[in-house]
Amino acid sequence: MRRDVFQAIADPTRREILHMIAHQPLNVNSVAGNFDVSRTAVYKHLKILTECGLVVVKQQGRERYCEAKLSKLNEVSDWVNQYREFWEKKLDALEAYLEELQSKKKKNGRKKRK
Amino acid sequence: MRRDVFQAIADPTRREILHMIAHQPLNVNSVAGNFDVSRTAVYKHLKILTECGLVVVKQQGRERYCEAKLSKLNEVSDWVNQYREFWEKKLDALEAYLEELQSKKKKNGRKKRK
DNA sequence: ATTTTGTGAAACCAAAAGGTTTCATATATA
DNA sequence: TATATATGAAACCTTTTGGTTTCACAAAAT
Repeated sequence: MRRDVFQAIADPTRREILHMIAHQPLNVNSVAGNFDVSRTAVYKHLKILTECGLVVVKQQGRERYCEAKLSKLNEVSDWVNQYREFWEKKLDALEAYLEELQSKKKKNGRKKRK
Repeated sequence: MRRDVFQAIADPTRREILHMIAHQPLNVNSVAGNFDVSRTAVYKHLKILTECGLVVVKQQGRERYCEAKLSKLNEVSDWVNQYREFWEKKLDALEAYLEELQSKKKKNGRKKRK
């Protein structure tokens, strides 16, 4: 099975879980308590998150605390960023074009639409 | 069916497709030509990418050119960025800790491990 | 010592994902 | 006009997902 960060964050429930434990680690039951799906289902999501390194689990007595490893999201932002410059350039071009239209409008004076 | 950017970029083939058309639009067959899966399969991927706004298709005669709308990836980087400051803070803390260790080491002089 | 509590694992299920082959159709081209 | 090309759609199939219920078991609490 594929188990990378992209696939892990594709599921909205898993994104919610990440959000929930972003600020402080929580044990499995605490996480599960905040969802309407079963604990077992949440457990499986946590497993997937763990398998791709977005979460690490620390045993403490009989409880297991799940901690978010948000720096793993670097993989995602790196991927996005390789295109950022690119699309921003395009947006700049669009902006320039709109400005050009704007100045033409001024020259011609405002025209009513339709 | 869920059809958001996160789900769309979860599939490696779709990420490849995006990469392929990032620089210039390509028609469906050209895109499909670069994969070992069938044209129909690629077509389906393109459909998913289109449905979530990452690709727009422009008809030109009998061909349909697929253009990447990379700015849609903003949704992803926005999501990641809400955590960035957070994990960077943690990394800073780690760095500080390591530096602290380092300076202690210097004070005590180098010790052999084991 | 018993009972609760926190968790993992197994068996099972329906739906979605990703793929294939085949057929239909509109547009170019010889 | 007849043929080749670009694409969309349908039917079908297997694997993966996301979920459930049930059972097992170790650690805490009574």
